[in-house]
Amino acid sequence: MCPVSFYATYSTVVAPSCSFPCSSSKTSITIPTTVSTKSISAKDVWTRTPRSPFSNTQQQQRRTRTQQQQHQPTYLDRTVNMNELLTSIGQTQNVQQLHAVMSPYNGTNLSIRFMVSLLSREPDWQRALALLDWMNEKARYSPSVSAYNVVLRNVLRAKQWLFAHGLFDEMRQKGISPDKYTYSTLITHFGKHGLFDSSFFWLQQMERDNVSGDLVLYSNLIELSRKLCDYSKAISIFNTLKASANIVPDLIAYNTMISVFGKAKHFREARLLLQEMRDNGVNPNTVSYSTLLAIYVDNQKFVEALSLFSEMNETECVLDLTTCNIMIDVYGQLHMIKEADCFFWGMRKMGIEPNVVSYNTILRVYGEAELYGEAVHLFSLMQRKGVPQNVVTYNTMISIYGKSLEHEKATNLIQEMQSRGVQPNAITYSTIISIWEKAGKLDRAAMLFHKLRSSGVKIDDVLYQTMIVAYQKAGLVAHAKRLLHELKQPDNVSRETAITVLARAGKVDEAMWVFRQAFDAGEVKDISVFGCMIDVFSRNRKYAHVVEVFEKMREFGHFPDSNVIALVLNAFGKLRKFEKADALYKQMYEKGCVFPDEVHFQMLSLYGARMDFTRVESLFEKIDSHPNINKKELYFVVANIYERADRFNDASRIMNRLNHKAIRSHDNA
DNA sequence: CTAGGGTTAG
Repeated sequence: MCPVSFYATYSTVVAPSCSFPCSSSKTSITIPTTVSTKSISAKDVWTRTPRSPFSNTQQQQRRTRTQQQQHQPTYLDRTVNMNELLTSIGQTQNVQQLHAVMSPYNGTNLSIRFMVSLLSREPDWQRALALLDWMNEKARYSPSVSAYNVVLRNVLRAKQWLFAHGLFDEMRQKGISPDKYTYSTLITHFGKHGLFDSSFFWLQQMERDNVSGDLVLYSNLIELSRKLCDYSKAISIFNTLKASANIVPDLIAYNTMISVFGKAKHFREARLLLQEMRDNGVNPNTVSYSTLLAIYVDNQKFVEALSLFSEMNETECVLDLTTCNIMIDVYGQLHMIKEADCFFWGMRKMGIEPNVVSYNTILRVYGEAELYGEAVHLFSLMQRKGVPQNVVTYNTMISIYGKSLEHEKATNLIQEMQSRGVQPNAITYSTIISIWEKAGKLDRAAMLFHKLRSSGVKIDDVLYQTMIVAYQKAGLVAHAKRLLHELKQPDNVSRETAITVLARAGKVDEAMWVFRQAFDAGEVKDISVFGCMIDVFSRNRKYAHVVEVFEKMREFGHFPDSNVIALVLNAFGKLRKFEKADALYKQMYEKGCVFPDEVHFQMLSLYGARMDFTRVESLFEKIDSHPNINKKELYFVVANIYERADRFNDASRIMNRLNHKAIRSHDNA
């Protein structure tokens, strides 16, 4: 079909005056929270624009242009100025005009490569969709998977979730197989906006399609797990990534993993990554070091932090703002006020302008050192210097006034922040409630809490618990109990919050009751809720409950962290379900999870408790070959297992082996 | 054509 006959076909039809969005079925729809993927079919959201005619004048113009170009060679890529074409497309107001602009290239004049490039540069998602329409209808070749991918990215950037699903369905219908780019784009965008259900849905689709990953895809999956705080899963994915021969992690992937290992409290592994990076030709940068520094600080490992900082200074990595902020924090937490002060006031000389985080940190350091005058001075200095004060600044300052027993000034700050457009948050409220409680103004605290509950402010677990503790401290036990009781039918707090508060208050049966309901309703998503429940049940020796929560956690797709593994192995042991313990340990091991030594030791003890000494020996040999394990402890654990089973010969055999090992390593040294 | 990292307050 040549272009001329195309015009002839439609010349009698009148053009509808339709502007973007291209057709009524393509109205923009944004979904704020979760997208139920199952209920959407392509037809609901993705009805292709019916072919529409041009107005007579447009037609005339197009015809002239088309006739001129009829003698051009088949592919026009080199003669077409893409920027000009993009500009023309950008001026179109509806799909007809856009098709008109594209009409000189009806047929096969523009290559698919050219079109993919064009699509990737078209910023408007609706025009990008219209271009796909044009390709499907007029270009006489189907858009490639790449073409769909770039349009998909465009649609996702505009948060058009339903259209993204529709576009995916369209690909399927046209027999175009989604590739790793498709899935990468989908998983990332949905994950980035907290639509984890959808993200998981695409991950499952991808696995079903047997699409294997590349660095980008694995990085996206790691990011997704990280956002869900599922660090075990992130580590498992990282190990999968490294196991595929053709993928080498890059700087950012390594930096991400330093953070992941740190959050999972595998400090040794986090530290070792620095060396592994160098071995793989990826030099650690400032971010690598500051990530690890922050991890040490979070876990109060200040000696490690200081030694890492001096190691960093011996490399080429330059100090930057974030690292300075972390170091002010380090010195502050070490009560080295002078050093923190020097660091803060010396930053400018190093050419680094302190930002609001620097100010907030040193403000807290002053407060903790009871240097209230300095704190107040710095606070007003910020205002004079025009350093923006954020909610953290105010919360810090409120807490300082609380410490210096100036609760009226603390209260006034809440007014002040609001008048300056800084909205108080849950931390502000829990801080002021504690301050008022200490000042004997519990009625005020109770009134505020009541107001918050009826006003729809987000109340989290700490805030709720602060009010309960305030009642308890004031001796109003009945009120504290009432607040706890109300969590069984929570109205203005999430059920996840309710579960956490109940569990931490030791109300295990109530917590389990709410948990079961919430889980069935699909409301339990936060991995920390599972962890909290497992923790509490384990402490209360409710081992069947531990297992139940764990199984639900796995059902949801979460991986257990090392703490959860340890508690669940213990629960299986107590319930005499040794095979289940064995299976869990092996499965997590195969998935590449990193266990702390204690988990290995616990598995050894479980085998020992069952008198399964064959497995004790084989696991012992396996662990003994790990380079990073505490050998001495391992040998003691195994010897102890044999002792408890009255197998003293075996126990002494193990201890002898340890002694030989010690002598050998001594000789080597 | 696609992606990703570090800091402050209860």
